[in-house]
Amino acid sequence: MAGLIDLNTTEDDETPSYGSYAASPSSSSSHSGTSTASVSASAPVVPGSSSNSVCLELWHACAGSMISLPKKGTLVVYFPQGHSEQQLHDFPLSNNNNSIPPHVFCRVLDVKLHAEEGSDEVYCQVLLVPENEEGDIEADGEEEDTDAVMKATTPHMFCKTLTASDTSTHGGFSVPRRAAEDCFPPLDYSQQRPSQELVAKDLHGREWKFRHIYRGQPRRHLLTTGWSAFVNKKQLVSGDAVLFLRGADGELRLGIRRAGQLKSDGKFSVLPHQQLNHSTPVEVINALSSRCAFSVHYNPRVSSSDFIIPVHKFLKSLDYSYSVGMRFRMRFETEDAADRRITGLIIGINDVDPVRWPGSKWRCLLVRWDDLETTRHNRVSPWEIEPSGSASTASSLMTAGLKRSKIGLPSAQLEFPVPNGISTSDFGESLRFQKVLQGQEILGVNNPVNGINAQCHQLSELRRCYPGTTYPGFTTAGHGTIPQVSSDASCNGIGFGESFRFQKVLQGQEILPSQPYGNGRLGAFDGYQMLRSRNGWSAHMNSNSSHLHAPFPSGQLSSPSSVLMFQQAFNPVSNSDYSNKANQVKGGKALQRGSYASEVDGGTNASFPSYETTFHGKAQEGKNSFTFLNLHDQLGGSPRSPDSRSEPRGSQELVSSCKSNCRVFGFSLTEGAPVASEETDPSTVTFQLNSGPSFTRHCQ
Amino acid sequence: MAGLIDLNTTEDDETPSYGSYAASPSSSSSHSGTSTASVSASAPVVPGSSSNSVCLELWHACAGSMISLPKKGTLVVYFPQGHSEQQLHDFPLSNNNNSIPPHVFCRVLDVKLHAEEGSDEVYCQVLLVPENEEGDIEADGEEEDTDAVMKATTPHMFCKTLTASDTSTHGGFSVPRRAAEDCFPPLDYSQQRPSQELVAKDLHGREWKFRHIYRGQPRRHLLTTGWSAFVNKKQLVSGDAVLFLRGADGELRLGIRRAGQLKSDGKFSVLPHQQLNHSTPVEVINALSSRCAFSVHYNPRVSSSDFIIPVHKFLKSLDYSYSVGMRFRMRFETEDAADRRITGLIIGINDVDPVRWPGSKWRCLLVRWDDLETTRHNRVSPWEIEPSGSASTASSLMTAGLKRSKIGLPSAQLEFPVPNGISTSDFGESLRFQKVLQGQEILGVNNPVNGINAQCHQLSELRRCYPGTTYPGFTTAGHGTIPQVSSDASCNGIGFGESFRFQKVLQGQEILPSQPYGNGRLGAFDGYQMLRSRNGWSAHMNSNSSHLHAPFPSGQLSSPSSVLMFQQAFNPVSNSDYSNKANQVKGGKALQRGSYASEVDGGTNASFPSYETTFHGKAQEGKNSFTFLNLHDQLGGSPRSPDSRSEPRGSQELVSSCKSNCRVFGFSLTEGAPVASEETDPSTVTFQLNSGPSFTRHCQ
DNA sequence: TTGTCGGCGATTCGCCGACAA
DNA sequence: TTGTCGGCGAATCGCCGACAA
Repeated sequence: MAGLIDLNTTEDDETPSYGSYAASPSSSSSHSGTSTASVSASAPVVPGSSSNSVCLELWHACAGSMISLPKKGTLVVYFPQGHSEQQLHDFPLSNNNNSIPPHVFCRVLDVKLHAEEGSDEVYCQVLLVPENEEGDIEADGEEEDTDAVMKATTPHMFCKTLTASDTSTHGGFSVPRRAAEDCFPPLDYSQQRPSQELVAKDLHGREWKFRHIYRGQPRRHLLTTGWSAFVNKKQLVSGDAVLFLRGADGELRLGIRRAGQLKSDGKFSVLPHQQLNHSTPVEVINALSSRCAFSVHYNPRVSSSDFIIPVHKFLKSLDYSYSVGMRFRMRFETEDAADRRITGLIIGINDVDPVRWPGSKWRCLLVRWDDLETTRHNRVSPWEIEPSGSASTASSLMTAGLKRSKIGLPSAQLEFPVPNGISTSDFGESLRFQKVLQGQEILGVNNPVNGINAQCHQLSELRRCYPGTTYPGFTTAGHGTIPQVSSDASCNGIGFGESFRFQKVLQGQEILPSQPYGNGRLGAFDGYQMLRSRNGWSAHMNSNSSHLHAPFPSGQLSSPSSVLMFQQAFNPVSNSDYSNKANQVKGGKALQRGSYASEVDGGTNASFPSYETTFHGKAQEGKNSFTFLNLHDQLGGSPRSPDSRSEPRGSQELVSSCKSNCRVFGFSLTEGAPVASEETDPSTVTFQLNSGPSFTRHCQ
Repeated sequence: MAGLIDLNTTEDDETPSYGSYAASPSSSSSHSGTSTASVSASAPVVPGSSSNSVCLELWHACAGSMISLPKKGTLVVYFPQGHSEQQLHDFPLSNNNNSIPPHVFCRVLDVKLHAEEGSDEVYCQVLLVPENEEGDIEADGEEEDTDAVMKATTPHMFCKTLTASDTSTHGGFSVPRRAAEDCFPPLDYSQQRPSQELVAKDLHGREWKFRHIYRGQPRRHLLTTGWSAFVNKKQLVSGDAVLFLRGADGELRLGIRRAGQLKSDGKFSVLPHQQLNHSTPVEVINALSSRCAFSVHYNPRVSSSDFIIPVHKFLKSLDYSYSVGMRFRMRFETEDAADRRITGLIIGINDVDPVRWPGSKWRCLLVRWDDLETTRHNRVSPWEIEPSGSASTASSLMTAGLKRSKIGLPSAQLEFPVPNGISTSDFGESLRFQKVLQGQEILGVNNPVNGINAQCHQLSELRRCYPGTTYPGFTTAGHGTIPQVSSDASCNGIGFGESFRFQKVLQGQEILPSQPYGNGRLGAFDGYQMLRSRNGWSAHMNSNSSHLHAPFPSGQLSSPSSVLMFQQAFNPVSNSDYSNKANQVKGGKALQRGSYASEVDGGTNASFPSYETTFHGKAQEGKNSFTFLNLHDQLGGSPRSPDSRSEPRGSQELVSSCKSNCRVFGFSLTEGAPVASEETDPSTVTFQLNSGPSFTRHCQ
């Protein structure tokens, strides 16, 4: 073995073999719960259409851990303002008169994954239609469970930021040892200078050949011949990252993450690819005003902020009260594609563009970052952040209590105080919801699971009484940056401090007593929100900072690194595991089979106390909302939960053995798991919802 | 001058200077007729939007002479079938039930010019909305007069197909002498090896520096240092073409035309850029069925056939009768971007896809090319070709006569015999047209010019009597390839042979006596069609084949060449003309100013007899149809006619001096002029329209 | 463990006329 | 007029350990 193949003919291996990839087989077999979450990958691959079929795992790997794909058929919130920001040109001002609202509820008709031909830049094409019809709201905006996708289909991958040496013509590519052992076929180490030829396919299916050699003193893995051709063709520079991925079929794949295209790059990064052929502003506006479908090109690595978010995330952000002076944290992706936390202070709440987009919540929070050297945008959107006390669990718990109490609160139509009547249109749709309520299907019809309706009934009762708690107010208080202290006072009178959000609620009730079903479309999510708001989730998330130190080394969170590794949880890292691939795959599948519920039951309580500690907050949520989960056929399973439970030690070992330079991939199991589930990870909710049983134990 | 600058630091001249170009100032000052045709270039450049502003002239130069841009606000015919062909994936079959017609009349809301980031490939984004409203049909689908654009703004340019030597790393770029003298600043030839630094901007505004040297024995112009960096970065290979262009401001611009992306490349060329981010099929279908706007990305050099054509071209093709056995010619662009003619025989008329697109005229003509080695698609659409007898003027004249007689023919609803009732929907809109007719604005309201209504009145009378001659039948006779001889017989009875189109007409009349305004939307173009059909245009065009041999060497049409040159008509080629740029610009502007009529009158008759011989058909057209031209505000001026008339000798000299390797740019004045006006050139119709009176002379 | 460097062949780059075509 | 080639310096490529970090 280890045949040394002359690779000097690197110039003609460029033969484009536009193969059309079907999604890798294992990706379609999500876990076997009641829902088949699976995959947003482009619809069945049309024969002859090679452009629509990029390797699913590779796409996600390149997109990064921050990406949250909307799922076909779900409801999302679209922000034309954010869209125009990504496109770097504003929507025509004249169209402001058409009263394009700053956010639009849209149904996702289609999602396609793509990669740019020239740059290998990943992006996706989302076909949206403004939601104008009644019904079907129960299928709320779950996002793609990228975690599940990666878990199910991507046994071994690594990502390395290219060093100067890597990109220089002076030498080859230095492969991190663990990465090579994990992803590449094993070498014959008995030889003095073992080497082999590697073939890897990029996002377009083109093959690249490299000479992989193990040499030097001390020994190290290198890619030599063929590497510089790759660097040249892809025009890679130091700081870009490459990404190797060994699929379940053993095929090597090769992706790129270019530097300077990260969201975290801050305010004014010039977008390297401005020819993404987005929909034109005119087109979008036309579609919005006429409620037609339109497609949006979304580059997860370029866009500095999502302008398509799942509706629940949006509603959740509305649900929370943001006020000046509030501290928060935010997840972001570092240059080396690792997840980090950044903290800051809200110093103002106002419109980015009061003329064009009055009342928009897009980046309405003016913030100051704690790290003054941060180059991030000083404006964020509420759903991007996560409020945090000064790491005090107490205050967070208070929040939780607050939210729970909300359920008993009479609520009604809540109008966001925007000057241009944007919300009125939403309000005008209230009759629709009335119909839905009459049908009563929302809570019951899609629920195939037994024995969980006790609480559910209770909740639906509540909802029937106070169904209008949607579109909740926001503490913008005009467009100024007024601290909300005084407003809070009025809330305190009924026991809910922290903002005047509930003041708004009360006002709403006063204003619209005769319209209890007002603003129905959003109201459909109400119970869901309430459930979530009962769980004390944010409290636990906030206290995660302490949990993170055990059992997983939190040092992983901040250590500088240019190498990321991903490995299926079941498999301890070893060089030999390349050869028994079959077992691994089997194991991975087993993970996904069987009753999800039983896995939860079996795994949760006993064996891993430390884990339990970390996640009990989430577990609580899950129980209550479990029914809700099953309302939605499309939620899909998140195998992470059982995953991370199954082999925490293995992960630890992996992490610790890598020290500062080797780390589990962003959305993987060590710091990735608790971290990813905090805010933007699509699987968060799923996970929450599934861990039901622990609720009783913790929240009695 | 001629400073020799060391360019060895070619690596860092890559600093992207995303400058935003406003359209070059001269481009906005079309000719000063009643209409301001001007420019389809993207709307006023939005500050901060660099992606939407490519250099207009450069874009057109790269797009080639075949491109015909729809103009903003005009009416076009969109073929979803052709669109899906370009996209290489079919529209979902299920949507066939939604009865998406095979062609859709659309209004062009916006046209934007783009260039792909990685490849510099030009494309445009066209925003279409299905035409659903009445009125405004008089602004018929004029296309952008690329000729005018080029003339007005692009004094000097050349295009050279790269040789092996040009792209090899062994050497630099050999600049054709005339090209260098014409486009580059003059060198100091007193020096032994004169050289200078050239700076040229590409489509993205990025600058490229080259060392331009004049050396060797015999002397020649070369680009050395900097050239290979350009070749590398742009990934140019032998066969690709580069294009230098010296704008009115003296700035050098640099474009690319990659090989293998030409329409003429034939049937199954794999599209090199499949990531054009077109609208998704779903999106288009959605838009079509709901009559919403949608945007289409159209790559003029990739698409093997236009799927957006001006409505008049479509109607004209309907106007003509195609039958099996008919000979035709077709314009196309050779690899070196020169215009050519290819001839063939219609061997069948049927549906490409009877299931999905029954009754579609898209590529409905099955053809056999005379050149058996031709790799072209063996199917063409009627509007792509131009019928031709076996070079016999007689048969062409017959055709002309036929058309004229049509005017006196009672005409009515014409149904294309499609099985799925597509046309029926068109038919259902007849009431709309009724309104239009009542208004009578169609022919009169936009007519600011006096003294031309004699014929017009006559025609509108006719139209009032027989307004339904639209949507004319096609000689498909089902989906077979049945020769139409027998059908013709019935027509011959009233003096019009060649097809059973008029049989259909008669049938229509019988069927719909009580609905004289049937199928109104198309009927609005009726008078227009009839006018055009009077002009005997095709006769002239057909006889052009003989004209082409004098006074211009027809060898230019077929000689292999890799160099194309463009020069403003007024300027004789000389090295010195670089320095008196000011004069040229002035001259160019003068061309566009003043009364169009006077120019026509003044220039046509006397001074250039040989020219006159060649162009008398056009000249006559121009003169007579002036009024009609002005009927339409948006027709825009086509300065070519006066242009070419102004300095024919200069052009000749240019051509002859260049011999086989140097040629005027496709849409320029020598062979480009008569050639371009034959079928696909947007300005063609302008001329046609204008040629009414010549009928009297030629068709009596 | 891995980023960078010096060393050093070997290769390629790229500028130049000499030829034809 | 210009595409290709041989000639040829010079520059770079690219493989290798030697070092640290």
